[in-house]
Amino acid sequence: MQTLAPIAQKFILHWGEMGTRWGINRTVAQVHALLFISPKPVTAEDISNVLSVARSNVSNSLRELQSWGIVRVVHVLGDRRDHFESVKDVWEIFRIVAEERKRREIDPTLRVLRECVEELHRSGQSDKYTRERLESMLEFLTVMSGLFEEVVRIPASALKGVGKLRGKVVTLFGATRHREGT
Amino acid sequence: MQTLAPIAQKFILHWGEMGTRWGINRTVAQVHALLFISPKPVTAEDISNVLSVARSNVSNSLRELQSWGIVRVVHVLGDRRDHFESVKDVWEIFRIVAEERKRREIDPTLRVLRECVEELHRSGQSDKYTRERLESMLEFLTVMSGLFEEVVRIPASALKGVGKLRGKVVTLFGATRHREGT
DNA sequence: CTGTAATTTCAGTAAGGACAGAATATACAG
DNA sequence: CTGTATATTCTGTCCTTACTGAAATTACAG
Repeated sequence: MQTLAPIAQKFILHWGEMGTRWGINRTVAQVHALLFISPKPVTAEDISNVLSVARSNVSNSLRELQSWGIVRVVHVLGDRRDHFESVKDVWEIFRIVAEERKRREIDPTLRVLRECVEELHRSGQSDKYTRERLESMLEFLTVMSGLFEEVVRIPASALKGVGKLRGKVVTLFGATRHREGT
Repeated sequence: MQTLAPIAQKFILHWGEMGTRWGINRTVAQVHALLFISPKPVTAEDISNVLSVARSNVSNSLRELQSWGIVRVVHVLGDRRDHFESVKDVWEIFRIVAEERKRREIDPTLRVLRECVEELHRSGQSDKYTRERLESMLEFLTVMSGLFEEVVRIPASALKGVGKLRGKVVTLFGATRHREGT
């Protein structure tokens, strides 16, 4: 693998762009894209060549991806070099990334909100309105967070049936709405 | 409003930090946080003073928030200045932001993936493995995207009952898994 | 029309992150 | 122990984005 099929290139470049919009480093995302579509584990040097980025940059990107657990090192018989491969299951990738993002982006907010609400309770009613706002935000995030926890526990294998769920969500909430009133 | 209660400050600063992790400009997020907890609509100048950022910066941040539809201009009788207020309903805010992000971050990827898969089909079997990978990613994103569309259509009022859903998700998928096998 | 308040646009600057290449470290064959 | 292949860390540079303050624009009162 020294050159890249045009389609592969298109996908990798796009994935990199999307990465930046998600707050993920472009190169990191490109490396992931490359590994994701590679049938065989790839060496860091190959990645460096194919993507035309510095070897050191690849090294750091791989470390990042490994720390997330969506890329693994594997060894090939008779080759001293590290080879890398991506988790291939899309649901698994989604699950890992989503959990990591929740841990970094939602959980700290929940903590801070709890602290704020707590302190506002103690300090009396001087900020009634603010407290109400923070409480509603806290409640919302708590519920969503719990829901999310349940969803990511769904095993990848069960996801094959997820298409069948379409329509059910609305039905479920339709019923709820009926009970609760508009 | 010239000074900020300590708790309000804490919330605003934290919201700003979280914003940066979400690819949202820190100041934009802070302005939103301030408006969110303000009982009354606030002028741009007040925002500038309270947050200690340049007036022009506030102007741009407000424009961004307005373009998303989570902040509105309102006018106060006998005051020429624009006043700004945030949408207060947390589900509504979430819905708006999530839809906007999907539009910018998921939909383009779906387009590109479709194009890639399409072209790989035309160009024969030379890249069978890559095609499989891209197809599985496309299928996954399509399903999730559809599911998401349904969820965001749930009216805010119906959300009051969302807590009751906890546990149902797993049940639903448990049944699916049972049919599909682990 | 004129003057003033309010807002937006513009241009330069500062700060942060991404990146390349060099330097260093590690592992292993002989 | 030495030399070579491989991988990581470090340092400086470039580029992007955020931000400020000034200039320009708009809206309106008198």
